Amino acid sequence: MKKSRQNTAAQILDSLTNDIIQGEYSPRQKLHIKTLKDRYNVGTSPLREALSQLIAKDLVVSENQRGFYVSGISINDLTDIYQARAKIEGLCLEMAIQKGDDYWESNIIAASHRLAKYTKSKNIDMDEWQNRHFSFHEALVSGCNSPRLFQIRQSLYEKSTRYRNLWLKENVTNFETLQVNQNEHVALMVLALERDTKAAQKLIEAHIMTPVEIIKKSLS
Amino acid sequence: MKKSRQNTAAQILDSLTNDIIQGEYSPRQKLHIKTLKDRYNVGTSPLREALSQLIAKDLVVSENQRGFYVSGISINDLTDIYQARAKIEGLCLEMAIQKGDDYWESNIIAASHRLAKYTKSKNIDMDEWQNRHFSFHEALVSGCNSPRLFQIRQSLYEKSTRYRNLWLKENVTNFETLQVNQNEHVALMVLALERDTKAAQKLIEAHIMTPVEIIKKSLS
DNA sequence: TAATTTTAAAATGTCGACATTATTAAATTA
DNA sequence: TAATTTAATAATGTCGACATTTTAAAATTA
Repeated sequence: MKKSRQNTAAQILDSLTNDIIQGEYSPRQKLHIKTLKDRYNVGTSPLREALSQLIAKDLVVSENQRGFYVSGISINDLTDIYQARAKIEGLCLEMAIQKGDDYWESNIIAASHRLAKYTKSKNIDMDEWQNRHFSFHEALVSGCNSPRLFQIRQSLYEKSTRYRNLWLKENVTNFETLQVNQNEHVALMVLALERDTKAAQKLIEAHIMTPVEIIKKSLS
Repeated sequence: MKKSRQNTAAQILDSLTNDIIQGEYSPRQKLHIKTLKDRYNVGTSPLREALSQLIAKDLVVSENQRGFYVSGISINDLTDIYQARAKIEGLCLEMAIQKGDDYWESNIIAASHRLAKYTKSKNIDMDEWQNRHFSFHEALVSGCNSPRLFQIRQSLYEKSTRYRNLWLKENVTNFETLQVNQNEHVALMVLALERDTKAAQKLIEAHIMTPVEIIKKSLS
């Protein structure tokens, strides 16, 4: 058996991050060291190192001598995260439009096409749709060229995913909704290609904020 | 001796963060486990947990079986960080201007006064000046009301501090420079109180970007 | 019974030990 | 001598053990 190039802590970090984001553990849930050790088959050190990184990422909180807990959620936090995401995405898009070249343009067109085709298709697998949706938005901002802003974008997206999944757990996705906001995707592409920075920014912010009200309802 | 409420890992994290930001350790410097254990008088576990958090904060990097290193620096990273900071500060200021109340206004006026008085004084202690400068900028954006954006702002500031200190180590601060950009501080206050969002945003971005060119020179 | 104290159980955080891997120094070869 | 191989030294990452603290349960008191 080939030994992995990653150390144990890094592997556990991936698993834990995923499990928290996917709602495998609930908000505020206690994360018992013993239980986690058994579940992931690791010793104390790498586990605690992974948890330490999750603390820095705000997905886990800890209290001295009282262990680790999954971070709590709240409506305030939900809106704050989405608001911040909307603004950051706007910034990235602004920079992308300013710096984007022919390849940037063509990648947007390609990603848009793949998303549009799939959204119109009969049997939609939600995972696949999410992939194409994600790729389209990434294509839009991919010309941004600021590693730090991109990292912030990624980090906020991760946090928002947690809320989105909590909502998805209870609600079957409405396929009509997909068709409706598909118009926005096309509009975003057009504005980007036309280099209409202000309008594109305004639309992307609104686009990102769309699900907030719906998620709010399932939280209360 | 009263036991601290913080656990060892948290204490070491503070010390290490500070030492890295203040340039006690140089960029790319190897951080030997043994050396750190001796220096901070701790065992392996809490030390590695602190280092794990620093990895998540991008102040430390690690390679499997090759240990930990202080993150490297570069001119690209410098400009990227300051650029991102400028944009984020602009966002925070925008929200602050929209939401700021009478207390927000008065805090700006007070902080501005303290900074102005000290900048005009004869013997300037750089630490004290930095405090007042920091407080003024914090007062400006303090009405922002978005914990996440504030956290991002803080994190970027921390990273930029590292560059600023590397530069300060080699250069005695030019007191005339302080007087010159003091005009910008006054202008910022006026624009904020007048609720001139666009102009204030534009100025704060330029204000933050000012030192970039100077720092660039000491890096090359 | 309700509230408090005492006792028992469980969990956390820290440590040093150890196997594994990387690095350096010495030895060998061409 | 320069390049390669081998040996020795050093450092990393993981583990289980243990002291300390928290939590839960039982016993005591009012």
